[in-house]
Amino acid sequence: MDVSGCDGTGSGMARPKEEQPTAGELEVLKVLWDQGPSTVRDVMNVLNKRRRRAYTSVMSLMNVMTDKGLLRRRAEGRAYLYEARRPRESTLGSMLNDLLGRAFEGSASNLVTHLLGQANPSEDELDEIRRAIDAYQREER
Amino acid sequence: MDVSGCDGTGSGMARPKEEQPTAGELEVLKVLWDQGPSTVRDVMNVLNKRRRRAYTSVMSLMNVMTDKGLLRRRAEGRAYLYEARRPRESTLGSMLNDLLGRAFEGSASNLVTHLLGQANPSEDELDEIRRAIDAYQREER
DNA sequence: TGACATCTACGGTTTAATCCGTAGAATGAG
DNA sequence: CTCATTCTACGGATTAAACCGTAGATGTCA
Repeated sequence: MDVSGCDGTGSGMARPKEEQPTAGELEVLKVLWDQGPSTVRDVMNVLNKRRRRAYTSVMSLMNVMTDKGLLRRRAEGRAYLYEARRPRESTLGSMLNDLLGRAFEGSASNLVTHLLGQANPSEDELDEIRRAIDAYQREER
Repeated sequence: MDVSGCDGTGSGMARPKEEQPTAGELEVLKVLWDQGPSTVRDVMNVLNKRRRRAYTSVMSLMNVMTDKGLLRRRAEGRAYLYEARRPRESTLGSMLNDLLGRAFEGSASNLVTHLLGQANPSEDELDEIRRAIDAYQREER
């Protein structure tokens, strides 16, 4: 019998797989959301404006993301075209929701309080935030 | 002809050190914020209500956090008492600010929009959020 | 004193994340 | 055809994160 004890108490647990995209992965996603389906080189060219990376580094990252289900790819001529599997809104929402649960006990107002205290928004930004809340309320009514 | 751009860094870059506390580290911090200065065993007892960990796992985590400057410790009898170096507000604010910059291009209203769309707050929660904004504005005036 | 409990220090294992080089296939110019 | 370019595939190196066991010191109590 295969009793390899793969459940919780088993030995050798290690770094848990990250549910949310990492900082590097988010950079790639942002490029794909902005530019649409792109090759590795397309993405690399955009990323390299901020920080130099080798072509294979970007490819490796994007292949891992494909394995994880963050990206999808299809052959296009000689190269692959990659695109994000989930849209921007859904991904950012999920990341934010994760932080909401982990750090703010699910309290949105608590989160907003910390946001204001940290980001020090201008009067205009404050109004914009209020408009966002009003717009949401109108839609949800 | 690749000039092998040795741009100063030279040796193999790898996983960048995480600026913000990890999920596990945040769990420890929350215990210390709630309970005040605590021993490893105190923290372990609280954490183990959620998920079983060995004593040495928790100790290891807390020692790494001490090295990173997240915790401070002092001898108390036979054991050490650990406490968080930075208060809860500052830490949570920094985590949120990090996400604000990385994912929302620094736009607080954009962040709030995603928060609402994801957390689906009740009317009461919405009011609470508005009160948080008003309170902030009064303070900052 | 001796049995037992508890804490620290030290080191080891595993996995994810990040970075890159090299080889080989395919393409296109001269 | 030959050469340079440009992909992919494959594998390796390094580090942080998470997890745990064992040894040794030290304190508690019958």
